[in-house]
Amino acid sequence: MLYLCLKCKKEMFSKSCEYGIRAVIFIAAQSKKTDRVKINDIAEKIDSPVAFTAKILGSLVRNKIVSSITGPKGGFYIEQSRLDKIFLKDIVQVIDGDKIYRGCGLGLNECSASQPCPVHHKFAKVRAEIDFMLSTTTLKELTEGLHEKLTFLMR
Amino acid sequence: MLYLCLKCKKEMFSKSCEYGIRAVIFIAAQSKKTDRVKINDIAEKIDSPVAFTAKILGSLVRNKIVSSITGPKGGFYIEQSRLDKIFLKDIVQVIDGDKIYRGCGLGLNECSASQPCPVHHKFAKVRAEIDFMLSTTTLKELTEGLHEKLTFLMR
DNA sequence: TTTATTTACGATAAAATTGTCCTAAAATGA
DNA sequence: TCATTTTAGGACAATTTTATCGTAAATAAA
Repeated sequence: MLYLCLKCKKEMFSKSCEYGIRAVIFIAAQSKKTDRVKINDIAEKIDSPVAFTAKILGSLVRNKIVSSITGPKGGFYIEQSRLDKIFLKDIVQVIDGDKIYRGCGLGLNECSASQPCPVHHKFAKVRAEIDFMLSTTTLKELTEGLHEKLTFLMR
Repeated sequence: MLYLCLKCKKEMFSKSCEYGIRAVIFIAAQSKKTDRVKINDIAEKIDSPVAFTAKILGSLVRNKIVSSITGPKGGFYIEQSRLDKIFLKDIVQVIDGDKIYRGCGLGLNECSASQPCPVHHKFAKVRAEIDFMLSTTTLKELTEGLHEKLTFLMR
C-alpha cells in the first residue's frame, strides 16, 4: 500500500507541551536532590532546544506551575510539598489549553450532545479517558518512576 | 486565574483531517441519493476552504478511500457497498498517519513498555481507546445519523 | 561596587500547516 | 471537433508553530 503521509505528523500534544511536560518532570525530580536546575541542564537532559524550552518554562513560571530565581545559584525548581498537588492537566492547560479533551473532534464551532457532529458520541469515551488521565495523574507519580530508573525522558 | 494560552489551540486531529473526515462523510451520505458530488458543493456544505479540501480529497482518491470522475456530471463518490468496509481509521491513516494512537505521548523517539517515558503507561488506556474507536467506527454508521438528521457537519 | 551567572523577554528566523490561484487533463454533449 | 464542466496538481501565499538570538534585569559573591 502506498501512503501519502510519509511523515506521519500529528502527535497527541504540541511540541511545546511535550517539552513542557518533560521539563517539569525533570525539574520536579531534580528538586528532590539539589534545589535548582539551570535551563542548559534541563534542555540537555530532556533533549530539547534551549531557548524554546526557556520560553515555555517562562509561561509555566507565570502560571505558578514552577518557580524560578535569577542569578548565580539560581534556576528552576518546584517545592517537593507541591508535587502531589500539581496534575498533568494543569501543565497541559497552560500550554495547549483544553481543546484536546473539550473541542469538537471534527472542528465544528457548535457541537454538543444535542447538536452533535457525526463522531461526537464516538469520541465521548476517548475524551473522558483523556480528561480522567490528565486530571488524576500527579507530578509526584511521574517523578517516582524516574528516581527508580523505571522511566526515561530521552531517546 | 490568568491563562497565557488564550487561543487554546491543539485539537484532536489536524485541520486537514477534520476537513477530510467531514468531506468523506458528506460524500458518503450524498452517494446514497445522487451519484456524484462536486467539490464546490462539498466545501459549501461542510464549511471548508474549497481548494484546500480538493487537495485533501485528491490524496483520499489516490489512496482509494473515495472515487472521482472528471468532466461534466463528474465529481466525488463512494460506492454504497463499501460504506461498511471503510473505517474512520483508514481516513485518519491517510491524512494524519498513526502517531495519534502510536507515537510517544512526550515525543520520545524510542518509547516502549520496556523503556517507557513517564506517561507511557498512563497513556496506554487512552491510546487503546482511540485505536479501538477509530478501528471499529465505519463510514456507514457515521452517515446514518446524518440521514436521520441526528448529526450535523456544520456550525 | 564590580563581575559573573542566570532567568526574562522581545525581535527575528525557520519550518510546518493551512489556504489560494492558475493551468492542465479528462469527460460530456452539442 | 469544440466548448464547457469538473477534477488534478503544481506554484505560491498566509498563518501558526517551532526555534534562535541578543539584551535587560536580577542575584550572588568577590
